[in-house]
Amino acid sequence: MNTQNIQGKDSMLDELSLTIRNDSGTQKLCPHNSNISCASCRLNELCLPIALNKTEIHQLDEIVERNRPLKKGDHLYRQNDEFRSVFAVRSGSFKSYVLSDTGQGRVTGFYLPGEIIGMDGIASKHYSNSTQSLEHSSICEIPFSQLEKLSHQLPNLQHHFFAIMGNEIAKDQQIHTLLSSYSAEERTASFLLGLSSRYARVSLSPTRFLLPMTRSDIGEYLGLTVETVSRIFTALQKKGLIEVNNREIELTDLEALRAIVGVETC
Amino acid sequence: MNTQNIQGKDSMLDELSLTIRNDSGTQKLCPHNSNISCASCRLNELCLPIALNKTEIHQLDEIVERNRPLKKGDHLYRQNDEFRSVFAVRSGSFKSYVLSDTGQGRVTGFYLPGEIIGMDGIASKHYSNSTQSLEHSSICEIPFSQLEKLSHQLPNLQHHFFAIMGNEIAKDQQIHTLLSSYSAEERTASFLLGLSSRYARVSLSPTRFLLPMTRSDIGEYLGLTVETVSRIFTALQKKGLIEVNNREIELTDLEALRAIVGVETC
DNA sequence: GCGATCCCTTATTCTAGATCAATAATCACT
DNA sequence: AGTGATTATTGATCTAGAATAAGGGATCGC
Repeated sequence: MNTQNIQGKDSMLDELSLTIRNDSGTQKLCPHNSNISCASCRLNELCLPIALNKTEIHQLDEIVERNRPLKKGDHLYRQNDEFRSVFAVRSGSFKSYVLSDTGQGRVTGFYLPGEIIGMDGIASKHYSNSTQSLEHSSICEIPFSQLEKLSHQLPNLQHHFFAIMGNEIAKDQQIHTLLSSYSAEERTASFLLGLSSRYARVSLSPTRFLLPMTRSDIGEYLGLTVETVSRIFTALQKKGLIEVNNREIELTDLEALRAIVGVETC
Repeated sequence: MNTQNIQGKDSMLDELSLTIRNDSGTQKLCPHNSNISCASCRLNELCLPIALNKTEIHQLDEIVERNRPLKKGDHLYRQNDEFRSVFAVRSGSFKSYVLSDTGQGRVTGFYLPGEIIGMDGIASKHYSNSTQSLEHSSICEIPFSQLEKLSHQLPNLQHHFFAIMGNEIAKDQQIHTLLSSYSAEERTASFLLGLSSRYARVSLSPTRFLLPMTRSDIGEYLGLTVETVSRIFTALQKKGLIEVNNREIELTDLEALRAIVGVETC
């Protein structure tokens, strides 16, 4: 609703974080500015509007709610909340997690700009995990009932949303394989390469970026402890494959990282 | 196409396996008979036709191809095959797997009657895994382009297919948690309980069934070795929670199994 | 019905990564 | 700028489950 009065500070933070992340140091990725329309959003070719024509994008625009930016740690929704919407990340990043009975969380996913959050709630009508902002972030909310209605009118949108969900399924199955048979080093290398190509997708450097999540988040996601993640990072650094400095990371030898994960070099 | 001439033998096998699996010993689950329509299929309330009215089911019926039954080991499709269809299991069971570079497979999923196979191919237009019959099985093939067209006409179908995909996503994320933080015993117990409720869903006994897959399949699925799966089975048996005899299994203490997995008793 | 192959179990050893512990660095708040 | 809280690193043990090995059963193909 009222999103205007925080813009000054937001833009500063935004520009700061993106300058660090971006090799060229000049381009700006989808600012936190809430007024931007799908038609003019830098992410429109990766996000929901993909494959839609101008009129269709306008129709989509109508149902998208551009919420007030989220601060680090803010929740987008919590486990068991009623499912109403899916969300598209406009800037920043998010993590999804579930709480085990022992109280400690297990991270089920990370979300970067242009990616869709919340599809786990579609079937049961309740979100099956909690999702939290990892940094100052902004989001587009798409009420699902309206998305369904619109998909019904726009075959392109239906087709594309099926594809987005199918992609999520394929990705989840890859992670299944990763967790069920890869070593700690293989998991970590694969994770870094995955981040790399996701940053590349939004035109950020694939070799130099900030990790928005903690080592502990990475560990919970990969089924490893913090200590192991940290150890693997230093080991990879010693081997000259990466350069880590706290949250800043540079992948200095993509080929070697790919070799760790498996064969395919694409 | 020509499915008639094998029916005699099929029905026998079918009845045999289902008698063993089924407590009541009388009801018959969706026979291999290929001529059955969605309207008269015993699974129509669990499978795609759910939430469709009679006219709609008839329309769905038109696009469903009822293929010749598959023998144990037959492939439904292979990794990288062009994606054309999703499949609904009518009888029998299937496993999906990917081959690692070292040649050994890793199982990514098992599919029982009423469940949908192949959604991992939707996004990339190629199947990301291979899927193989675990026993004599029959399948309904649903050409995806036609399913999309029909979904566009029938909001109910679109809604339901979104739900099916959402369910797959939620399930995959649960497995993510399972693999990243549960012990061998917890994984195994959870796996057995999962099978139990899936059998219950198709009105078979939730406490007594045949495992259609090998110990090795289970191990690959759960990220464990065959030996560990075997050991856990005998351990659970010694504790009196299950009764295993080769592929035959009885869950003799559901409560205790649930207690191993976590708290929730529902 | 018989051999070959695959599947399952059990015992023994070994290791990757967890756990425990302690310190250092960084961040968030006043 | 200072203080407490979170986050990261590194080292020393410990253990769950992998790897190896080997025998007995089931199942399949002929």
